Amino acid sequence: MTDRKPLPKKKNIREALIDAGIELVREGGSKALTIRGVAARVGVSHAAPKHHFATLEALRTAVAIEGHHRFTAAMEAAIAEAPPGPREALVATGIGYIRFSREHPGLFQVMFSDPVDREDPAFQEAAHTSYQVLARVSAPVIHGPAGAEGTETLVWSLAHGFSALILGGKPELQDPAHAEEVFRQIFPVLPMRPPQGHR
Amino acid sequence: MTDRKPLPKKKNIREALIDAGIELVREGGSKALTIRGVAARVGVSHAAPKHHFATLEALRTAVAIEGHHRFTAAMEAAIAEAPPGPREALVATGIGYIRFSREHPGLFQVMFSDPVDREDPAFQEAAHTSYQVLARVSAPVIHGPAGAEGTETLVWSLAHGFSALILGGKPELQDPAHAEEVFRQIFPVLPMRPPQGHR
DNA sequence: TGTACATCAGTGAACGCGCGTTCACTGATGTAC
DNA sequence: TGTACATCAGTGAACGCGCGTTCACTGATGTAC
Repeated sequence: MTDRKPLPKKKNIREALIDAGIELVREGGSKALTIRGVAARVGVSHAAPKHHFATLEALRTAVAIEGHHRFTAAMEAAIAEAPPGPREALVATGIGYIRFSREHPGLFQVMFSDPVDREDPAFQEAAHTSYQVLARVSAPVIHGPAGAEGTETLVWSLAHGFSALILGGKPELQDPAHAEEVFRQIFPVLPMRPPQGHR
Repeated sequence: MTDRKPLPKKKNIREALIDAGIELVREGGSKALTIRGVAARVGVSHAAPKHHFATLEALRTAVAIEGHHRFTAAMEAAIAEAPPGPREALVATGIGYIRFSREHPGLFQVMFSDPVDREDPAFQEAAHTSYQVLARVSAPVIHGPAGAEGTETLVWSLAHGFSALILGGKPELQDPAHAEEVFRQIFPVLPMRPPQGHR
């Protein structure tokens, strides 16, 4: 009932706007991400976000960065929960990849398809970090064709393409369980190094 | 100078609207596809398209169908120009795939990412036909993991994912020549049947 | 052959909507001296 | 400690824009009889 000035009043509006953006995207797809929308969600005037994001693209970039952080965390969690061994870690990462894309299709589109500021160092770092997860678990397993670059691009293309086909509506992959089954059949086709006795 | 009634006056407005849509998408990306836009392009009132497309999604679906037709033709042309042999045909198809996606990024997005009427039989057939090109050239070459479904999905995921990474802005793949080189290194990693003496 | 009618594609004006943006302002906070 | 000033985040009203949509209409074409 008091005035309580230094309380959680306006903690961090910038973060609140980003979180609101992620919620809007989850509920209405990537096109639901608007300046007026996040402002209304946070309960602030629609001119307020201008002080934190100069343009809609800047807001979108910030949402994409947060998306990459969560994407990275999702893949790391999948690795942590996987049975031991490098092959299991790689498969778990791939499954985590496509599962995230299915559970957050709008956010995925913001991260990979919508126009963002690719020159933003924070975006580059966030995207690179999520990329590195896949690169890290691929390196010990895949017997790549042309060094590290080819190996990583191979694995990433396969996981990303599979996700894109799901989100693109390919009828045979619309059932999540079946799609994962297909993925588990496909993935071991990649040229793997011989197992090095992890049991 | 005469009135010439039965001349190429209003040949086929529906097709003209679709062509205009493809041009708009090429010039301004998939978001440039609007009812008012195609009407203005054709030189017709903005209420006219309603007689041919009930909703924006119906127009978008028609553009996506035409896109799939052109996509199919592009891959067939790449196959026709390739050196003889099933492996060469497969690689050429993959290259044709990613090349089309780079040359028509907006149309590619309409075809695979934007909301269209996936129940439309014409759309299903057009998408299936382009899919079948990749399936056809894959079957004799790839030693698939789990029958035809797995084989086709494997090849498609790889080509589609590679394209998506390019369009998504992955820095290392922005140079077309270098991207194709990487793709040519990656692709043969797939488990191929032994060559059956095609020379 | 002629008449009446239905159908259909396109017109042009109008509508409401959500959007990004601008602008003068307010009020709180920080800082120089 | 006090005063004057600058800075900054947020407000609320207003603007113009392009959008999909609606509606009464026009004019051409096809069809029944």
